[in-house]
Amino acid sequence: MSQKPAKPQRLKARLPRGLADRPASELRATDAMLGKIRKVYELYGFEPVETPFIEYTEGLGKFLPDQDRPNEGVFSFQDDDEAWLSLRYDLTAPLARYVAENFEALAKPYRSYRLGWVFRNEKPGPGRFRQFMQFDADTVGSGSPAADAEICMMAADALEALGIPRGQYVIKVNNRKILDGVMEAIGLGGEENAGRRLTVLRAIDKADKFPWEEVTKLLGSGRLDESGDFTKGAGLAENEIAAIHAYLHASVQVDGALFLVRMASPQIDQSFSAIAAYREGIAEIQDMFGLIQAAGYGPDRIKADFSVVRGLEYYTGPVFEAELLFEVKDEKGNPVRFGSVGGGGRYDGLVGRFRPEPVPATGFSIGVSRLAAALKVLGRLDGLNAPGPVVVTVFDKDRLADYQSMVARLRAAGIAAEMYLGSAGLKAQMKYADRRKSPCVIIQGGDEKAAGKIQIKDLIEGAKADEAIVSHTERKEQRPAQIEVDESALVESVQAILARHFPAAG
RNA sequence: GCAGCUGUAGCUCAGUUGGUUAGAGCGUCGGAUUGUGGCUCCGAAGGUCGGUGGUUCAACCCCACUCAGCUGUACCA
Repeated sequence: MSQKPAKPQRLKARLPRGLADRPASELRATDAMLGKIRKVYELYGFEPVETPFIEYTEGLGKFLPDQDRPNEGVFSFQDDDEAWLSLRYDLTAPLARYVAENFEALAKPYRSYRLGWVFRNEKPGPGRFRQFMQFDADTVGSGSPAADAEICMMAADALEALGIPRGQYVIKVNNRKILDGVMEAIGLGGEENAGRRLTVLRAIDKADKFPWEEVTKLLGSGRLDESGDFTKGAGLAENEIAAIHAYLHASVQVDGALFLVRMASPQIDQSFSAIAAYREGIAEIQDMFGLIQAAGYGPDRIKADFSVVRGLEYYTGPVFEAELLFEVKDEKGNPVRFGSVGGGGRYDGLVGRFRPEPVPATGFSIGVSRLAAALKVLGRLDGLNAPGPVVVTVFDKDRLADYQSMVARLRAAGIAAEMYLGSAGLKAQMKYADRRKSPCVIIQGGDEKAAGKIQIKDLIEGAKADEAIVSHTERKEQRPAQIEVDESALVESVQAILARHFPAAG
């Protein structure tokens, strides 16, 4: 009996949850995507800026109230002077810090875009990571509804530039002041109602996710979900719930520059209109849509949606959300809605935290990773099938110099090429080239060398030819898609093959 | 956080009322083919059955605890 040798205790290679490695195909696809978005932002006159991953926690505003500790949702650590530092959880707070710190030097309104990783220490899920990429554009220093309108139009243009057809996405617009007014109208104004107000707003946010009966439960006594978990409700009275219902089912009439909002019941309309914040919010959204419609962006691209609730802590006026409308099936056949792929709004208080004067600002953020997943499903993700390098196989190990010089000739002609650097035989080298998605391989054994020839095998053509071949011997005899040319014709022969398979390139 | 479900090979999954040596497909590696990827055939490697404890003559299977994953829900600045 041979004894099994004790297994060495080996480190387990594993990635912390909520994080993802990104293979070549994904990097290429993301690059292509980002280029398209960047082009749109540049067209609108926005300039790039970059800030670091790390900020002072206090600058992010992420200290827990009454505690000397950062919010758990941010990755934080202490500097050697004990000051708390955090990985940024979005790109807006760092931008606010940047603008405040460089206020005098920047031309205002300051229009900039930026792209980068952000980090959230939260429970990950499908399409939700602890590190993900955002692509933002913001206008700082303008309180004009034109700035808000422009941001929305730019978001719509960006989605279309990525190949999402009109009608398959929509930019939804609401206004915090309208929401605040409605809260006040049902008696939830004031500091003492902050908790219940939050509960009600969250229930409103669920309006596009749950049917109205479920929202009613959340507004009333509470809701028991299918797993048996109970969510406490806001405890609103029936007439208050009716007011929310009327609000969510308000009609919006659009006629040229005219934008009219009417609640389902005249009494409720009247009670809302008695609130100053409500009137202000309605006026702002009317101004915005006047501009949006004048620019030719109809409700098929940008529309009002009163159920949008975002960033309760810092948005002060208009809020936006980009939603994809198409539904797809995942590998298991379950329907998947991508839903929100971006959002934004006006955050007039954020820069002002660092400055004596108030600084209005508005912006929009695209969730790059989630959008990339959606584009993949749509088949609009480029760069997934980029060809690999031409592989020059090593036949005689003592003639590496010959092979290397072929590689150099190909590279000099701008053709991606490499010499096989492993130690395996020709068969394995062919497999390697196959896996690398090489368009073709170069083979030169002793016979060819003596005759001043090389073999070029077109792997793409070969794969096609193989469909008709049944036996190995047949393949071996035919050597499909393989040509023999003079050594001197290496570059032009490879170029011909590439031109055949990738007519656009080169 | 709360609730439900699931943890068996790199991946997807079988595994009988608790009973010898835990299987398959795919993938990987090798061979058939010392000079040619894909098709075919043959072979091999690969497992602390998530972990710990318990019940039992005997546990992948039953029980308790624990960890991880998935789903829903909550939170998401």
